[in-house]
Amino acid sequence: VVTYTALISGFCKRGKMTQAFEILEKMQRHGCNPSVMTYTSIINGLCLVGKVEQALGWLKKMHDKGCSPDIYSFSVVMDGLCKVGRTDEANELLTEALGRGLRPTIVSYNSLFYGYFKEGRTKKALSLLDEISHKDVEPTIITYTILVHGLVKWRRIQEALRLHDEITDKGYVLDHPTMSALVHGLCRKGNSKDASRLFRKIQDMDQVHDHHTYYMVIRAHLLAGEMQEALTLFTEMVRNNCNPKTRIYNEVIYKLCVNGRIENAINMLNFMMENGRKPNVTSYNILLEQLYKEGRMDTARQLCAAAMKRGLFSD
RNA sequence: AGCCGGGCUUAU
Repeated sequence: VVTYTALISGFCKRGKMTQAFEILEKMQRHGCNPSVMTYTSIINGLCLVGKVEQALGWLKKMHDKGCSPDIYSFSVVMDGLCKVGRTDEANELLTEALGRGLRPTIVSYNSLFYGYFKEGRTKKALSLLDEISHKDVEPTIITYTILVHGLVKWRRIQEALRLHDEITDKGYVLDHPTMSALVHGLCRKGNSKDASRLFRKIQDMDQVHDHHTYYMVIRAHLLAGEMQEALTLFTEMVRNNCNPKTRIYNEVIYKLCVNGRIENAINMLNFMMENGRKPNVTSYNILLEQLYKEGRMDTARQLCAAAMKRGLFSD
């Protein structure tokens, strides 16, 4: 049963439901009864591919087959409902689970938070936060990320920042998703200065940013036309072994071209290759277009040849 | 063996 369930879970997580069901059938043919975990995996998979109705059906079905859903099973369906904007139903499901004597976990509440924020019901989310503070469940860093992200989504940046202070005061160590949710909020406000200040503040607390967070702040600088700041962060990112994706390189190269710094742009292309990142067709197109505009056909031809040597533009 | 969180809306 364990092996079958592991297999099924693997397929479900990748959304390969046909294959998951095949295994389920096979295990039953071999006289193995699916366990709670088996059913929960299936239900999870159905939610992931957007078939929440079927997930609800299976929740009933497992019960009918004498396999009582546990709090995980309920949480999975709740999460599925919350993700598609059916948070009220998720809440009812939680009530049902509690009525059956199951103990709620923070995960169930996390899904509700996610859902309320998604639907723009911030008040509801915040009152839920207040409600669980009287209960026997502790918020985790994931809870806080959902809250920060939700607040930021509805432009309640100040509250998000306040919450961030609260979290740090409580001694939680922010992880990458939390940091980037927060930084994202400031970037969205179009406030590259504040974003960059927060970015530095986090670094001063000896936290290391990952490439998501670098990317956001670099983008914010690029959009604001702050080329120098963008480049500084960019080199810092490379130095910190946060290998930027081709896309970020291309955005920087593009900006350099637009600013008439084509030499720097070409250097950036070389820099990119030195750092083990392969330019793609777009990288070359950006540069070629600019070279054409400037009428530098020779350089363009050389670049084109170099690209073809690397197997691009083969057609 | 099973549940929850972050960026990319116009880089060519």
